[in-house]
Amino acid sequence: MDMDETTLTESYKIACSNCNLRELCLPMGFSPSDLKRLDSIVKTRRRVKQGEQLFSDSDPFTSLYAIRTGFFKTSITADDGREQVIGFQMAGEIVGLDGIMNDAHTCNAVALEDADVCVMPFSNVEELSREFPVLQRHVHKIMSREIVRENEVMMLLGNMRAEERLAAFLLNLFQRLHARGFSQSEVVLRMTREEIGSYLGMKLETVSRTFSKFSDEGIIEVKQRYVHILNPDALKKIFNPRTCT
Amino acid sequence: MDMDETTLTESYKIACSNCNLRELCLPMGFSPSDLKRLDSIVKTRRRVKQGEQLFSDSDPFTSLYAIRTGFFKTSITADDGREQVIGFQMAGEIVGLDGIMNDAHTCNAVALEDADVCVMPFSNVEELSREFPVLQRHVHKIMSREIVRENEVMMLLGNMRAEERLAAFLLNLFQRLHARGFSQSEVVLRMTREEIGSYLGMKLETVSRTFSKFSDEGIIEVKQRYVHILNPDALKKIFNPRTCT
DNA sequence: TAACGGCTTTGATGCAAATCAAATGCTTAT
DNA sequence: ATAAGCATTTGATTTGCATCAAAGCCGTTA
Repeated sequence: MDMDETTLTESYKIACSNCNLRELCLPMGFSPSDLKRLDSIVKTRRRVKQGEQLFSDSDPFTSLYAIRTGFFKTSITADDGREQVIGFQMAGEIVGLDGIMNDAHTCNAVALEDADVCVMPFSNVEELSREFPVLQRHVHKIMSREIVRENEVMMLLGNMRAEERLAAFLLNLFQRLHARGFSQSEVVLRMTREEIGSYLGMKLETVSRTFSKFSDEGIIEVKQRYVHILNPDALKKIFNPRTCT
Repeated sequence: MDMDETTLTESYKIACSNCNLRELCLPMGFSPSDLKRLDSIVKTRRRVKQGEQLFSDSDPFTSLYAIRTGFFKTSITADDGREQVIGFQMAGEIVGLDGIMNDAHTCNAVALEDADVCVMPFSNVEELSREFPVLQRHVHKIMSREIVRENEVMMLLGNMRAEERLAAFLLNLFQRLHARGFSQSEVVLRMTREEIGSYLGMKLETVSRTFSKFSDEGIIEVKQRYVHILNPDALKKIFNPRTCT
């Protein structure tokens, strides 16, 4: 545990009851008194600096983590060293679900920018789930959503060409950023070309070339990590020609 | 609902308490009286003939299904009609988890051979989960296992070559069959080359060629759907050269 | 038993993305 | 400010798999 204990002062302790990410991270419709009770789901907060691991493969599993601020990648590593990025996570999203199965994590979570997470001991989650059916349902939905997301990634990796993959990636990223109040057309990416490529099953050169191609076609403006979507409809058309005119 | 109600006689009603798949499908360590109570998790059984759908994309979600006998594929279909097989499921495995998120299924489940499933209304699952922490934990583990499985498929699709994918597929299939008491070296496949290819992100011709290559090398014997593993270590070596001698 | 349709195998060719290679841009540390 | 060290871009070439094509196999049905 390399976290700085001095950051965990009483004032730093969190309260779900007045967290502005509540609607992303918790079920709605709790009474104020139930919300107070629900605060106990989070034990502490933990800061993770850019480049540091929140957890890694084979770490014992104790807690789920709700991201308050920051940006993570999760990845698995084959025995021969090949890395597969399995997701990018941002504020309001939950990481650590992979660990439940064997009481040990099966992937690595690395902060791509300084981050701040709520540590939710899984025993607390389960205990409160038994008490509050609406929380129970919420936890189930979060896990189901992750399964459905991965199904969609399998479609990308199994069936789509490089341009379709990158278009889908950008649309998904911007949709999630926009839901969090960020611009729906501009971003400075937190991940490298290589990490995007790993997630999308292509090499970093192909990612770069595809960015350049979109740029040449006037669909996006790119300069290193900065990306500006000029023509979202064109991206949608590349991703899915059928549902567009 | 196209099931044959006449098959749902009282004698046909199921009892988890004496199901021989119990250890695959339910948590262990229940007292006999609790097991009786647990029987209520299953409402009915349902037969699904080869080629029929257990559920399909956008069907309302009500239940999880525990496979008693038979073999399923699950798949999603893109708007342009491309199919992606996302899994093959056999006795003792649970399908339908994708539906929890939106109260609607997001994939299709088709029987590849005549099948018989236990219908578990999800409200029953949640209710009993609140009552029995060990069942709650089991449900969480099942969902987590599915997430971890899909992570591994992402590694296959994103990083591996055709031979590695097929080797991994065969090793996984035989390991699961063996755990169910079938031969660990011989099988008659229930799925087509095209379905294997869809799952593994390759074309049916490539699947066929790779089977032939393994056969030429003496690693397996193949004749249409029949597959006999002659040299499992060679397969392991192809899948993961590092952990083998 | 013959013929039809779906699945599988195998061969020839083409192409999208990987690989190899080099230059440029940006960030950090001295 | 300058150098060092990554990340990114772009070009040239290779390659693994897809595509196109045709023949063989097997179960089904009339």
